[in-house]
Amino acid sequence: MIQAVRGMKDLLPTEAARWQAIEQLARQVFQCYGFQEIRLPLLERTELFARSIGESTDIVEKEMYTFNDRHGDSLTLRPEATASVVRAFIENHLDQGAGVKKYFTIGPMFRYERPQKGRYRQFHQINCEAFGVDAPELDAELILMLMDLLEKFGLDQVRLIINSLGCPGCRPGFKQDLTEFLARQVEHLCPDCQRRVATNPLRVFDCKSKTCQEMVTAAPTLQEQLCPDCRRHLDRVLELISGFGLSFEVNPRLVRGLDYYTRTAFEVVTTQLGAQDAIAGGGRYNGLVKALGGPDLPAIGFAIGQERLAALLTDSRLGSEPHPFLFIAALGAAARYRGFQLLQEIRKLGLAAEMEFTDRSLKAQMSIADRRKATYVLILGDRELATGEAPLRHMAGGGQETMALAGLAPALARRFAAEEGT
RNA sequence: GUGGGCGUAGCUCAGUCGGUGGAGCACCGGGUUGUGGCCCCGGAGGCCGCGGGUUCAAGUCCCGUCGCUCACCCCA
Repeated sequence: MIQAVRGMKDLLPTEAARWQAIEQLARQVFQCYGFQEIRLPLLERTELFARSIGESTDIVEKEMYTFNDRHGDSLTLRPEATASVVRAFIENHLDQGAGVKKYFTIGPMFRYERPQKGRYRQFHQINCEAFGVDAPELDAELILMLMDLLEKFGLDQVRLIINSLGCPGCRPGFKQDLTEFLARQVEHLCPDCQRRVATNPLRVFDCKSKTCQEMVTAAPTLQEQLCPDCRRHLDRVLELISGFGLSFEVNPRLVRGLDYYTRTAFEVVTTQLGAQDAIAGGGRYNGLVKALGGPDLPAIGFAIGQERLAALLTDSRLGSEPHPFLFIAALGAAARYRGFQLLQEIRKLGLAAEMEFTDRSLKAQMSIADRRKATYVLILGDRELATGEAPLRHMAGGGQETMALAGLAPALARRFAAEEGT
């Protein structure tokens, strides 16, 4: 048996319906905040990710699906969306025109990681990115929009965590101080953190080892060393999102794994997902557009993990499965042919209709109609073909009436409009 | 990449001391010459993940391997 590739999931009808509902609500909310949808390629030149995410990050070093195409160009299945959005922004000259530019995109990402709960090799993100404005109001707006959306999904057991990662003016100095602090007592760090001192010292703040945790309590924090501009920016963001009944916490230990982030970083976590607890994360990346060859424009964005979000909504009624308005139970070849014609007439009027094409007893066909949750069943046999009238059974009520076959489709359409239509 | 748990019917899972593999749900048919749900009767469905070993005999014990899963790591 050929199985799906490791870490890649089939979305079956029940779950696909929930995903559609998620996307529909997200689109609706994003529209209110002025975000427009864009759709981007899944494949990009490898260089794009190496330059944006960072050469020495785990994502680029060991998690990307990278291969050479038939011309020998190195291509990569995107491990995240921001780099592609920025590339498209620059390439299509979307910076032209006045004001902030806001985009969202929804789709699959690929990372070669060991699968576990809430982590897959093909996973899906709902991404929002905004370009051109450095004002803290934009940071606040984005965070408020994210929380607005999560609230509309009915999520309450979530925590919003905010931090500032500084800027090229203040972060390098801090990073230097921290590295020196850690290097002085490197032998007390766990093996992972000994490696992190060289690769990503900020990550030590995130370590789960008790001894590492104790050590970093004495370490310098970025909060203390933010430059005045970064300090003001963070304070203003916090001030702006306060007063909307939103609870949040500032956590100096929140760090991001991607190199391009500057200043505001935030994450939304839950206790209900196991180890992979972040359902959304994002932040500012003021230097990225320029670093990728575009104009020197500030930007900010976030991503929602769609699998993780969907996992939190399994109990909700989001995404009801469709059911036919009419099921045609036909007995015999002649009736099946007539039923087939009726089926098509009804569908062309926009109603959902189904019938069974195999020779099964009326009882069996009724049973199928019941399981499909059909509203009505039309029973069609030789008798009905002769008289031109057929019984129409209302499944929920159990009542039955006689309908003329001539003009049946429009009659049903009128009834649908009255009973279930808009 | 490292570690733990688990692989038995479509699904969820029993299977004792090694002795001819089961249940519930789902599916098919019947109980109604042409009427669903509830109920009753019957039926179909298994390389017990795969390979090797021990044994008179292996779903069961041992080794290997593959898969799934959870955690580390990383992150959405």
